[in-house]
Amino acid sequence: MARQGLNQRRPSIHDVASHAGVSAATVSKVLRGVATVKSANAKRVFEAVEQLSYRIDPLASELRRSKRRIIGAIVPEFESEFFGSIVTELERLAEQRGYALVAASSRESETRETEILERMHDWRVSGVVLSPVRNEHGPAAAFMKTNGMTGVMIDRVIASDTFDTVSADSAAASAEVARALVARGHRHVLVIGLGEQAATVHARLDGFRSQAQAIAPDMRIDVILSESEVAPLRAALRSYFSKGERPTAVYSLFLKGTLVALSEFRRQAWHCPADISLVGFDDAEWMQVTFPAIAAVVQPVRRIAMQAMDLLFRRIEGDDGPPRMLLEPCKVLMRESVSPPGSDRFRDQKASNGLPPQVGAISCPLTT
Amino acid sequence: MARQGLNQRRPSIHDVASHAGVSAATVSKVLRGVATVKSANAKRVFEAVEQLSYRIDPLASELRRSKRRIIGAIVPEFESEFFGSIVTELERLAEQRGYALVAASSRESETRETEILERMHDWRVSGVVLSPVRNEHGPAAAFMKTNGMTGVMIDRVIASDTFDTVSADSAAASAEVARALVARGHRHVLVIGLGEQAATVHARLDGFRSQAQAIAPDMRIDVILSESEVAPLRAALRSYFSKGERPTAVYSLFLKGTLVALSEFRRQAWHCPADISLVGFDDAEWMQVTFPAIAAVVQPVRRIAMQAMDLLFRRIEGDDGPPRMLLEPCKVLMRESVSPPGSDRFRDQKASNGLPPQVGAISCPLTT
DNA sequence: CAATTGCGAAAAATCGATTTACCACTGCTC
DNA sequence: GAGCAGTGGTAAATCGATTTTTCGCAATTG
Repeated sequence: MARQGLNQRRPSIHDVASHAGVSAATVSKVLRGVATVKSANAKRVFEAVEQLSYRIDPLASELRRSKRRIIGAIVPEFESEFFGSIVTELERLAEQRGYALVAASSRESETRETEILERMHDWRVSGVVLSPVRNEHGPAAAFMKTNGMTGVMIDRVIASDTFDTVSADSAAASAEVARALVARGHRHVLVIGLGEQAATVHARLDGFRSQAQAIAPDMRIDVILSESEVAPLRAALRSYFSKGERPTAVYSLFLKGTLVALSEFRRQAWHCPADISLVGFDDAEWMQVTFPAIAAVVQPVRRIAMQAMDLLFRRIEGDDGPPRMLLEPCKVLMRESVSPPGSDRFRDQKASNGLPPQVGAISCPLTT
Repeated sequence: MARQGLNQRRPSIHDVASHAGVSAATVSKVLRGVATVKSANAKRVFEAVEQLSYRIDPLASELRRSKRRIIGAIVPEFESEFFGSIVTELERLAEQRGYALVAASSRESETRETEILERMHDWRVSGVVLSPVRNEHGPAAAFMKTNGMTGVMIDRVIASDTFDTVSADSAAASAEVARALVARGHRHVLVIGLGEQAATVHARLDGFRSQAQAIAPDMRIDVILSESEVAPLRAALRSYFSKGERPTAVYSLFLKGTLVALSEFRRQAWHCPADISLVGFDDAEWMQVTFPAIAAVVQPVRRIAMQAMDLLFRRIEGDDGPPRMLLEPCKVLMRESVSPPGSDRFRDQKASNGLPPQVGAISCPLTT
């Protein structure tokens, strides 16, 4: 049992050494499992460690060995289920290998991203899992390259010529969304996204567009992209709708866009999916308990984390092959928020039953 | 600019010293702003620092000073909006004071909680913000006390005789929920919660119960608590409903409970709020965009984080007054999911035309 | 003018580990 | 019995900073 209690100083390796009647060097050897120690001495060292409840000071240890058993993780935000899960998984995987994970949020800022990276470089982390704000060509990647850091990039990336990348196969998933919508008869779809998330937005948009045009050349695809803020996107969406545009489905390329779409539907007093269908990239727990349950592309969070850690540790252990690019398959869950267009069997009723019309709904006639 | 590029070793303080023609001690003094250095020398030191793009090695520095400019944060999970925001805020506040935040997730396990604390103790963090899995009397708190760590506990805590505590004023908020439900005529309410989160569950339950009984003695309050898992709660809820119990409102004491309640409503094909009202402790972004928008107790996340950091830094700076207990007021947002019982003016329509329930809900002003 | 004071900077000790260099001892061979 | 190899272990160097001690030199003081 520890009996240090209130006396302030923690025991050092020298305390253990004198307590066991050996030198500090011997203690060090015992603790790191070097064989050339008489078992009698080893036993006494262990006893001393036990008695003093000694623990190696990682600071001193790692200063000397000049590499730390620490993995850094940088994500754009902590608030979302997606990145929350990513960090949880990365932490689990790192600890499984005897490393600690230090996570930081770049708060969607490339400047902060680099600052955090500098700090981690100072800390001499063994490796970094970076989920860049924008894409794999930002200043953060440049910094990592310049300073010879080992790292893996995930999520908002396609392929880098310097670092391994792991992300969801957005293009394939978007193609599947396209097929699902086309199959249900949709021929006018609005796609909304955030330009900032350059890498994935393009993949998702292109994947959707090319597939849609391949199987339904008459498909009309409108696109609203906002640079980095959600507010302008909301405004653009509102003005788009108020111009009388009436797509039969909306495909949101990111989670917050799905929320924006839903709230704009509310404002217009449109009902989903009767009046308009909705699919979102990124799933969330609540999406399956609401009316309607929201169709979503589910990213393979655990697989992304696992692959990223695998690649990272391969690099840490010295692999210097060419950078790899991994695309992990998504699942597309077509829930109630998607139905064939014009299947709004409730529309007439609604028009006739005297429900209070919403402000936004007036400018956009529901019956044509 | 840095021209180190590919040569591996980072410059040390001695490199800077020799480059500037002074001793390492002098460099150290200059860098930490000690005045007793001739300005000419100081200038040359700065130049050398610039040229070599030198950065202090925090490992070495902090080893010597034996305290680190690091704050540890331990939360039960990363996946939720609440703890995600907490961590984000704590990180911001810590960095604002020149400290780094190291966050870890206990994954709802008290064992892990203690392991993480041990690690942070090894790291000699300056302080810890702990959001305990259960309450302020767990092993983690004991460990912190035994080892003389400075810390503050938040969220699932009431009051400790050792550490400062900060949490939302759950009791007051629950009382407000009670008033709101009673005012709308509810006299049979089901409360669901997680026993594990002992501290807050009791506060929330008692706050609700005592207020309800004070203003509506005829109120019937059923309670379903599950120890630590959500699955048993769902099962208990299902069997409760299938026994024919039919409360007019459900008050969920935690976020996941709100999801469970919603999905059980679905299963029963009940419509909210026409058939049953719902209020949940903890707000989430999606709750205002769904039909119906879900009434929720909004925790003052930023205030909690702010107060916690304030208290923590006061302790770090040496304050050793008696532990303080802070309760921060919540906001209660009564959204569409709450209405008077039996006010299902749309049920008939629904029965006759199969209209989805959300139609009935359009009555509240939109929040954006 | 000797003694004291003070300034600025260098030298050396320190933090707590790891690692290298070296030493004492045993056992074996020739 | 000298020479050599192999064990097991210790003293000392090292990591890269900070902090204490010491020192040289100039200015002030009695």
